[in-house]
Amino acid sequence: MDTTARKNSLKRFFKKHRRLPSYSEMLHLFGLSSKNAVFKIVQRWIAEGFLKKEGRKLAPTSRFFSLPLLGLVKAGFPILSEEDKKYLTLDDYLIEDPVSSFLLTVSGDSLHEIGIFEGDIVVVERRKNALPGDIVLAEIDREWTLKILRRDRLNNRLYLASANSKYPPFYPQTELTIHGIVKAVIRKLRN
Amino acid sequence: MDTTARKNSLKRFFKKHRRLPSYSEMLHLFGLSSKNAVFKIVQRWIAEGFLKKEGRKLAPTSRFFSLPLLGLVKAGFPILSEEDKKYLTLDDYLIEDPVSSFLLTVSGDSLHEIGIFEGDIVVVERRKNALPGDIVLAEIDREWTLKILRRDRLNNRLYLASANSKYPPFYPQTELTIHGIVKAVIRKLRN
DNA sequence: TGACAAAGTGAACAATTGTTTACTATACTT
DNA sequence: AAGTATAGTAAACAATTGTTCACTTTGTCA
Repeated sequence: MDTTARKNSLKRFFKKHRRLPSYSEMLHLFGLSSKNAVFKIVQRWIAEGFLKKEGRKLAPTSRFFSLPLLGLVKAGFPILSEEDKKYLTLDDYLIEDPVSSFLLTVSGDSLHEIGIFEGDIVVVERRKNALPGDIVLAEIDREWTLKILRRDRLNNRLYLASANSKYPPFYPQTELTIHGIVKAVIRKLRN
Repeated sequence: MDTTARKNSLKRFFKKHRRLPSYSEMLHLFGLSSKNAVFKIVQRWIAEGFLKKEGRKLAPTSRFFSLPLLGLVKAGFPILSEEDKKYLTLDDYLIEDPVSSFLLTVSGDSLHEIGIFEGDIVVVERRKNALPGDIVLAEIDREWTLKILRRDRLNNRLYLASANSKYPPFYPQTELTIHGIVKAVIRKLRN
């Protein structure tokens, strides 16, 4: 069992148990018989940034979870040079503040032209303010909706716009309240 | 500090350190002065499925990480009744097999009409076969590209199609190799 | 007001943790 | 073949862990 295989078995352990194994557990996981062997392996992984330690507490780094992020090069397989390789942890990338975030299933085709389709999932962050151009979860005249926030250049009023030419803009009759802004769009294509 | 506040501080701790705090750490985290108080709180959380325990090892459950998944109801704030509430863990939802998956930044507008834009990130799973209709990472006549796989009804041959009327379909001159299929599309809208 | 459950305190305990030290086996290099 | 890193074994250790027991405080409701 080489280093890569051990790293993968660690990842699978974390995926299954949602925690890192203790040194004694790694012993069996890696097929070793001395805790000190594990100790040395872990130290190497800490040095290369695969794991980290606070005091004597072991934890994964962001690289532990991350997937390689590649760019598409027409000439060949899209792998960047090792030094330029970037890694991305989806959860970190998408969810900044898990406490104030929630997900929303998109219904309707009013945002179709900006690539938000029925059935997509959007990550919404709860907040009261937004900037023109943001896609917002808003309450307009007591009706909840997902639209683009815009500011009318003439009278400086805020209104809601669709991204589908068959829907008109919505100017609030009485009130317009922002409840959250869309931070990300997610679409799953195949199981 | 009530239960919800404590749960949130636990989530923030995990978000920051990528591990659960020990009981002694929770002591300070929750503003308590007896480990036994923490012990009882944790036991309650285990009972309700927020945390779990294997032996004496504490770990978060999937609910710990998950965000509430809501549907948009025009009449009011889009929260489903407690029993119907669904939770989704993004990482679990998007990445089935972390070992064979990677991310790709989309370049070009050839998939624009199916809502995949330049700069979007797609989750690609390495594999050699795909079905017509799948969005594939393919090598066509030694050129790498991201397109829709289709089968010509007349001659039964596979070819690649764009989702943008200004691009023609691509019929392979010599060879067409599938290297992976797109499982999900991700777009980040605002920092 | 009194009763009773829920929430927290404080101290003690065995088990397990990560770490250290000393030694052995395996693999590489020149 | 000799020399030298690298990888693994074995045993011992203090520190910290999760747990238990007995007790006190706080809040709730009849």
